[in-house]
Amino acid sequence: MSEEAPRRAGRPRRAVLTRERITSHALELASADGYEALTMQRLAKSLGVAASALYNHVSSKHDLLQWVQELVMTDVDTSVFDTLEISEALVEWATSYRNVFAQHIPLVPVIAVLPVSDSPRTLKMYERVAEALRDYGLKDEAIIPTIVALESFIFGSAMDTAAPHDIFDARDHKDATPNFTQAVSDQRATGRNTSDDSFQRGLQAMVAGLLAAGSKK
Amino acid sequence: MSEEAPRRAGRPRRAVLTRERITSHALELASADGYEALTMQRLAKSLGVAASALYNHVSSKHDLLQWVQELVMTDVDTSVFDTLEISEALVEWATSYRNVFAQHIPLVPVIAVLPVSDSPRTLKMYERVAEALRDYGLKDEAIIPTIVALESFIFGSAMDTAAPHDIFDARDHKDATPNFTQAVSDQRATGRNTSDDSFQRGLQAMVAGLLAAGSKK
DNA sequence: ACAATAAAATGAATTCAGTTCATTTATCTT
DNA sequence: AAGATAAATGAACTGAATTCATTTTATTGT
Repeated sequence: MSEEAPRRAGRPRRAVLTRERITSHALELASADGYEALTMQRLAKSLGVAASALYNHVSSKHDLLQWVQELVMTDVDTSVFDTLEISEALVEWATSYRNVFAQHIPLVPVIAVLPVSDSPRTLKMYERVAEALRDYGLKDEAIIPTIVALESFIFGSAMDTAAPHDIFDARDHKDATPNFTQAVSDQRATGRNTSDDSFQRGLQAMVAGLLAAGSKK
Repeated sequence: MSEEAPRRAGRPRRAVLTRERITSHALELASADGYEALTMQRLAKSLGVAASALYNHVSSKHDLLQWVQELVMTDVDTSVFDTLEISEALVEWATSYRNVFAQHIPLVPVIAVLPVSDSPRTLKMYERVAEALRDYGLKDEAIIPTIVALESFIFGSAMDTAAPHDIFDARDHKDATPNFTQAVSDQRATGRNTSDDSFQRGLQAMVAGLLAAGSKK
């Protein structure tokens, strides 16, 4: 109905922007149209505001992406630690984590170097995982490296989902790469998605190894 | 001496640019001053040319980055497969790979989705790894997922090296995250670099698990 | 209640990167 | 020798992030 009234300059009666509104619109934009569509201009337009107004609330686009990542982190399932035994739980958690960020690949470089103090929800997740590892009996000094190793694999695997399906096509160089060419064809024959297959194999291997290696005595 | 002679418009007697020269200057620029310094303008200047001249040779900056990644790939050590047994060799190769790209983090998102047909050296590396895995006796359909899983971990770990050292400081939320806080302090006490420690633990675990799981009978 | 200060908008302008285009000169092909 | 192609220049375009002066309104301290 009343989408008109092109606001004139000056502070409005009621604030138009809040962190929550900005963040949720940003997420919607990125989810609907991709991260290339998430520009300050378009975000501003979706909020019915001039782009410069955003800077009264967020200090940079990078900051905005941190807000979005914090929101997205909500979707990662940590409830599995309440019900499953540790190795199952780690696998389920990691899978959920990877699948979430596979939908938000441009956030990966942001989150990978983000101090946890800037992201309460991430911190809470870490706490839950650390608790579970400790309860299991992992050596204290192995807890953080275990989490970081899994996270690195998760981030790398999330990025891998963006690879084209024919990424391994090497028709032109077939003769020079017989082993590789054969391996590609054998994997194809399983009918499994390469990214998913690789992630699950790697995850099983890593979880088993990390739990075994870091156990007390 | 003769850095003068501001070339006038028109094709020069001898071509100033080649793919090799462009690529090596780009790599030098990025290595010396960081990837934020690698702009088409600055690259052109370092080559003694106008920025637009670059586009007679490379179709986009993204393309240029692919050229650079191909060059950087040279530094990854695959010779270890000639001398070490498989699990040792995988660990050494992966470590070399990760250390190289830790110095070239902005290339990671590029290479992660780059079709191998566009990168002969990468392809050659894959062939060497595939051959080693096959010789070891890994099931044929497990070879590609094994490589992809390791690579995902390598890329994620390379990115992790960019994280600030105090990334886990959670002073403000200490009370809410006792397990995590304790774990951080225990890892610190080892004196080991968190990224390196995490990478080595994860790598050992994954290599052992992947080789065991994918073996024939 | 009032003056001062701070907050939250607008819109114009700035910067800077990547890229395109018209033009020029030289080389290569037929 | 002509015409096509290649490889430069320099100016201009596009799009994104960000800043700034200005305006209006709300909040705060006395």
